[in-house]
Amino acid sequence: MASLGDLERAVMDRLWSADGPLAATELRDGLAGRGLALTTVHTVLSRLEQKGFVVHDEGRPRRFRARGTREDHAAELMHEVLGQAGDRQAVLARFVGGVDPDEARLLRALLAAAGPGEPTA
Amino acid sequence: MASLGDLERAVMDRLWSADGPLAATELRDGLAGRGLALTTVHTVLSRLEQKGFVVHDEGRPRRFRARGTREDHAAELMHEVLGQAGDRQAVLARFVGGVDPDEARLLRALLAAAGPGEPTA
DNA sequence: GGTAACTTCTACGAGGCGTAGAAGAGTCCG
DNA sequence: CGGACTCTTCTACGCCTCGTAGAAGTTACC
Repeated sequence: MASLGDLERAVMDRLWSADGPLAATELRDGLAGRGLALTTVHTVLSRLEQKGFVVHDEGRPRRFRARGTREDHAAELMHEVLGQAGDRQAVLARFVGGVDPDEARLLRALLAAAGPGEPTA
Repeated sequence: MASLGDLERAVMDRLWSADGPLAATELRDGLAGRGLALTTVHTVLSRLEQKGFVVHDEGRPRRFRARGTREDHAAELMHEVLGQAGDRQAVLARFVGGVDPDEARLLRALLAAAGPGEPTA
């Protein structure tokens, strides 16, 4: 999966947090502090579109939105890491060994809800 | 965390799979098909050492080994992704939603062994 | 219709990574 | 011990990605 640079990530964070599509000018203003030129924002948005992270409408001005949620993206990355890693079971073992207790509880609940494997059989 | 390029990853794969430390020449031979110069292997190993993935002994010839296991690395990456992702619970939910049944079973077993949260209370 | 905003095109510099030559250091056999 | 061979270190270069933005073209609005 394509990875994101710092500015690309910052833009995605804005888009992921936004209620609806955003215009380039809104993104630039949200990224204030960086004093970015509007064209810079556009370049980054183009690249994010090429990478499949962003789509835009046909209105004027263009409005941009993320194609997936931040959480989908993170979960997808986790699956990608897991998939590339030889011994998936060993990775999962180490992974769950490192989650904090609250998250372990959550995971148990999620897995129970998702469908118990062999309850008694 | 520092990320790995293609050749860097190939070298790490060799080191992770190896039974013991490997000399640069052994790595080059294992990476045959690429026809790499020995110096290329050395350069990559130096970079991997800078990134903390590899250490070498003081013998002649130098012998290199990975500092952690492949599984540790993968699990660490997964935690890193999870940590950067706003709503951790939502990410975990999507993550477990995508694991295959066998792995779901494994996860349940791992979590049960790790310590049930509130068994009856 | 002119001006202001927006979009697209093109470009450049920094840094990471694959690649390897040149030169220096160590080893080993005769 | 000395020459030949191997290994290590230093240095460098080209490509690609990403941050950055100017210039030129297009659209909108009064």
